[in-house]
Amino acid sequence: MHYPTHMVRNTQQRETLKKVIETAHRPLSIPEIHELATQKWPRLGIATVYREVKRLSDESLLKRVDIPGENAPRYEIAHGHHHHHHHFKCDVCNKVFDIETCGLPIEKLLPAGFTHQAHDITIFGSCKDCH
Amino acid sequence: MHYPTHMVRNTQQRETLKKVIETAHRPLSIPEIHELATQKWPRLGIATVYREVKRLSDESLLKRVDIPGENAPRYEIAHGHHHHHHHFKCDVCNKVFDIETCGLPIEKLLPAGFTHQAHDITIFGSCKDCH
DNA sequence: ATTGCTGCAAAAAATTTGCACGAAA
DNA sequence: TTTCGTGCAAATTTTTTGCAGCAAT
Repeated sequence: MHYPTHMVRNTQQRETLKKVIETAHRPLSIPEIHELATQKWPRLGIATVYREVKRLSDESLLKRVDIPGENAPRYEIAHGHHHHHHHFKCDVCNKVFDIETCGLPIEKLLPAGFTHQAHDITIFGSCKDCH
Repeated sequence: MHYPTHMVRNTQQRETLKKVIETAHRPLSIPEIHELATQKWPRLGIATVYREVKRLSDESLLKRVDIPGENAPRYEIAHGHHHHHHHFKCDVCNKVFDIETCGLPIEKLLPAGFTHQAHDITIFGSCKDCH
C-alpha cells in the first residue's frame, strides 16, 4: 500500500470509473472497465484506467481479484476488512460471482510451524443460470 | 487442453527443463525456469521456455499455479488428478509451498443453484523458517 | 531423409511513462 | 493561480511468432 502525499482530485473520469465498477457488482478487468466507462466518457484513454485503478487500489477503495487461470487481474469495490468473501467462476458463462460466506477451518490445512494471516478461495463450477 | 498431432521429441532442452522444474519442488515462474535451466544449457532462449512449458502443460505433465497478487503464472509438475493440493505463500520470504491436505467442506460455501466442480485455495502467512 | 525443435530476432500484446494542455481546488 | 490529472504517443515490458539450420527419429 502507498499513500499519496497530495490531494486526490475528484475528476469526472474518476467519478465515471468508480460508478462503473460499483454498478457492475462483480470483478472487472481493465479492458472491461475501459469499455464500460467509454460509453459515458468516449475520449477516456486506457492509460487513465490503469492509473486510476492503481490510485483507487492504493487508497484501498478497490480490491484486486485474481482468478486462477486468467492472466489479467480484475478489480472490485473494497468493502473493508470486515467484509471477507471469496469468488466463484462459472465455467460455462465465465462470469465471476462473490461468495458471501466463509467460516472454513483454514488453520486445519497448515503444516506445523506455519501461521495463517490471510487466504483466498476460488470455486469453479456452473452458476445458477447455467444449469 | 490440446493434444499434439505428431511425435513430441525428447530434446536435451526439454529434458533440462523437466529436470529443473522437478527438482525445484515448488512452482516456478518462466523467468525462474529460464534462469535455472540456463545454468545447465547456456544458450537456451526464453522463447524455448515459453514453448516447452506450453507443450508440457498441454500434455498435462505440468500444472499452472496462480498466486493471488502475482502477475505471472508459475508452473509445477502435475501429479495427476488424485493428487489434489493447495498452496501457501510466505509473506516474508515469498516462497510458495505445497499444502498436501484438503478435505474442507467447500460445498458449504455455495449459494443455492451453484455446483462445485473444482476449487483453488491459497493461504498467506509466514512459513516455518520465517518465524 | 524427414520433419520437429531451437535460437535468434522481429512482431505483437500488455503496461507504463513523458509531456503539454485542460481542469480542479 | 497553482498543480494535479488527462489524453495521446512513445517507451518498456512481456509473450508470441517467422524462419533458417540443427537435431531427433
